[in-house]
Amino acid sequence: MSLYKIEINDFFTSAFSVDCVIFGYEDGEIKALLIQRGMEPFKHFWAIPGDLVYPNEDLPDAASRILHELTGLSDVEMHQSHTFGSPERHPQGRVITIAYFALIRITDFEIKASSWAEKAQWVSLNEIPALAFDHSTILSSTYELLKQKLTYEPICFELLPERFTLNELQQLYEYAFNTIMDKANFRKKIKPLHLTPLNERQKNVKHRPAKLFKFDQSEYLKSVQDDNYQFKM
Amino acid sequence: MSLYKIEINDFFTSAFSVDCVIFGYEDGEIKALLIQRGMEPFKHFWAIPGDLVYPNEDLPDAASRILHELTGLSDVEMHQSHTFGSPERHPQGRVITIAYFALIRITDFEIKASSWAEKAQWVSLNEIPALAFDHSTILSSTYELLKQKLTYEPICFELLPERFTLNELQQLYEYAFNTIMDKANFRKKIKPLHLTPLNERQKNVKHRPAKLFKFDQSEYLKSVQDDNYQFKM
DNA sequence: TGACTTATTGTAAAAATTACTATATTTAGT
DNA sequence: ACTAAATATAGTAATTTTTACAATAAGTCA
Repeated sequence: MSLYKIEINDFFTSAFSVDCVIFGYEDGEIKALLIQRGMEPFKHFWAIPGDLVYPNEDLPDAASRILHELTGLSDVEMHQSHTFGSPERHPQGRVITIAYFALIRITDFEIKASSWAEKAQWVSLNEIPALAFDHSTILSSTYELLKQKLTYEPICFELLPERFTLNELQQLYEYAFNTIMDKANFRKKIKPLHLTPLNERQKNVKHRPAKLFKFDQSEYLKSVQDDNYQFKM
Repeated sequence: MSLYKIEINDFFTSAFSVDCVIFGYEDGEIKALLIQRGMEPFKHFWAIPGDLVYPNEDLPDAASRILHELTGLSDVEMHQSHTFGSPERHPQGRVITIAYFALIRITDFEIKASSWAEKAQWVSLNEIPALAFDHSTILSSTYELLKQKLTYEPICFELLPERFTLNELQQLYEYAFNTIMDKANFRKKIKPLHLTPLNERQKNVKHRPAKLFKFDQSEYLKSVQDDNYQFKM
């Protein structure tokens, strides 16, 4: 490539990838789904599941395909996070990557490493090792985005089991925002969500079992439309 | 490219661009800075200023360079918006684009179309014509992002003149959120921002001129740190 | 049964929001 | 210089929301 005249074809020498930051919640901790790379570069490093996008593939399709190939997950609705494009971020050439993220219920899915992923595993956010490429940055900035969204969208329910106790819900927020909330006041705060109480209780606890609730998405969307309700944690 | 074996080099056939969505505020309306394209494709169409990124150029650098080349603007701090990557979005090949956005004071800058931009002009969001590529989508989703940010970050001051009246501030919010607010209550709401009152007043108005204020960013950041203050409109 | 633990409800004080009123200040016109 | 008009600015009281804390209920386990 000449310094003085850059041809149009000189631009078409880049690749791009998607990286799928999948969050789950287990044992009172938020975890990310990581894979261990089975090929160079960064062979044997832990990484966010991601790969190059086919030249004719749409980005959301690529995200679904790649997540499935590497971890076995399918039918996961992903949303866009940020894009990372430093020229030095990939040793093999110019590769910019678009991060996607999703929240899933860990127990609803079976993880199975395949393709070039040696392992696939949930890792607590407190125990993230050194990651390949700039994946540490991608993970942490996507987690910040998640925390931001938690404050104005009721997406926490995508992490919790379908039936949950109010305490479990509260603990999730306490973990994410690193605070302690008053139990009674927390319940008042989530009143407008109209969580559906079930005729079921917690099992195998050595104290009074709490009632189980579930979140009704359509009910929520209706109150957003009808009452102009705006969720705010 | 074979269907059965895709070589690594087959991936390095894409290009990417940045598009710079620049918002300003004038005559009580939010406007976007648009250019008229002087070359194919979409010649003579209006578009968000943007272009291809050099193979070794970092994304923020590219955004600054391209914005300057097309509109003459420099020293504009831009933030990332979303990335758009549909395979059909660019007629000349696979080009994904990373949208950036910035808020600026219209009067602080001089717009000058150059390079392949035939014109560069502020256009009210109410009067946006059909745009090149998928730029209509990029503009509207970036505006949604802006409105979201306006609710939890005091960035409105980047749009207003350095010295502004409280009414001007209120009108900006009323425009963005499409609501009407009570004047007295609005002032209470912004009390925690500790806007600095100046010994100056509005000029050339045919009624009692309002006092001018300015926003002290460092003061704000201090109260975020010290008092754990969280701005919320 | 009773001790224990946690769930759930309640209450009252404090703080923030809302709707509205009153007053002050400046311009423009007589 | 005075007055009317317009708007800035401050204040007030009712309402709602938030907060801190207390009381009660309902299970488990020995």
